[in-house]
Amino acid sequence: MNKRQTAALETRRKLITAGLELLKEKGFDAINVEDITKKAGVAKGTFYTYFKRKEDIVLDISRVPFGEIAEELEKMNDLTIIEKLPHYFYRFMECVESCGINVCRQWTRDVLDPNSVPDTKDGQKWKYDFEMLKGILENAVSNGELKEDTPVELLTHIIISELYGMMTCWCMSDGKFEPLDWTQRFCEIQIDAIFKQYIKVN
Amino acid sequence: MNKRQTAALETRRKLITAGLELLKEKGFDAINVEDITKKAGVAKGTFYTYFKRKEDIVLDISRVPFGEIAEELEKMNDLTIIEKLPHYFYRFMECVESCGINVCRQWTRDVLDPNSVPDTKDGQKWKYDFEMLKGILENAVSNGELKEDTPVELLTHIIISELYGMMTCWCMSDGKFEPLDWTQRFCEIQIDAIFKQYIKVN
DNA sequence: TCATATAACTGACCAAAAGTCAATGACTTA
DNA sequence: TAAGTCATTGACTTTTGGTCAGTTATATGA
Repeated sequence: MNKRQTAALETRRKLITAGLELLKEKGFDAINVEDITKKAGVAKGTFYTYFKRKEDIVLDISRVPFGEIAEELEKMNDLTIIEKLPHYFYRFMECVESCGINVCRQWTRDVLDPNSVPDTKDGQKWKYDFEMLKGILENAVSNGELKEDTPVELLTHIIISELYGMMTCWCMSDGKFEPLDWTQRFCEIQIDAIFKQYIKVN
Repeated sequence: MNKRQTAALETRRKLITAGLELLKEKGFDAINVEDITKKAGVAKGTFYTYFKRKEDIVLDISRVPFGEIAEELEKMNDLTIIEKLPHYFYRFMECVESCGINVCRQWTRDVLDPNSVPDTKDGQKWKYDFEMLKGILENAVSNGELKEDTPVELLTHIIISELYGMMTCWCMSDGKFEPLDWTQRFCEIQIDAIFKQYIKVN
């Protein structure tokens, strides 16, 4: 990595940091591209060296916290699926809480935007989550934790829709309830139910 | 209702009809206010007699189909809660499917928009759904279907987050799976689980 | 070392479209 | 029938996302 590349990476980092702070504080519609570049100490045009559209920075802003969870989860090979998932739900909602309502709102709005970055692997948050969760379930099938006839795709969809649903619901309620307490009770009720009929009993 | 009021109502209706068609076909970002007013046969300024912002028409566009379900549900007093809910889920996703991905996407984006109409009773779709579902659960408690210690608020949140999650997930997947089949299987797995411990056995 | 190439950066500028508002005239009311 | 109301109009304003030709700093290679 040469000097030029390092500087470029630093500029990108500054934009994301500035963007995160402003987004968290004021919300997406209340800030404009120039607010971000001013705070980052660069010119407006520079923003467009790194992001195609104003909206595109949001996926990068939230990539850090949410990306971490996925990595964590993949490492936990000693846990059963019934233990892993509540952990994932909990950590996911921990991120939701720490990112705050403005970031989560805009993130969800972005992913629902038909024009949002479709080309990068990481940009497709949904596909990324989907593949990762599916992998975990497939793994549980192949190591004998779940029965062979487990409808992996269906269960993956159900789990993701519940994760996203919780976040959406929390945002829509204007953050009126405690995401973490709530998630715990949610998992108690739902996770067992999802897998009950597919768990192998030896 | 005098002539003037009738005409105004008709103008509003024309805007909503034109808006629905364009939104369904092209998506929200691909159309502008003038497209809608031209199709409705009125001037651009007229749009703003009926809607504060471009976005506000979307809630009105989707009010009709989704409002109908709520009405249906409230009438079905002879069904148990375990029967009512799958019906609601199914009808909800039927609306999702018939409205199409563009409408559902934008509806969700709108409800997540912190600037979207906060003043009208009907505008607050989330609160509306919430109150309605809560009422149904409360009713089930008071008529002895569910135990007295049922955590009505929690369950209401869970149900709504699942509804919204399904819709969001379907939109994010670009409508890649069949919403109705999926909902049925979803309900089979989840609805019983939610109520299992709260159903009264006589 | 120097000349050429490259890539990040700049900020004035452009274009699109959301939203405004004074003027209009059809309808209502007393 | 005259005064008042209100939906309607469309030219105009404003905002801001996004562009791009020019500049500058760094890399490359002869």
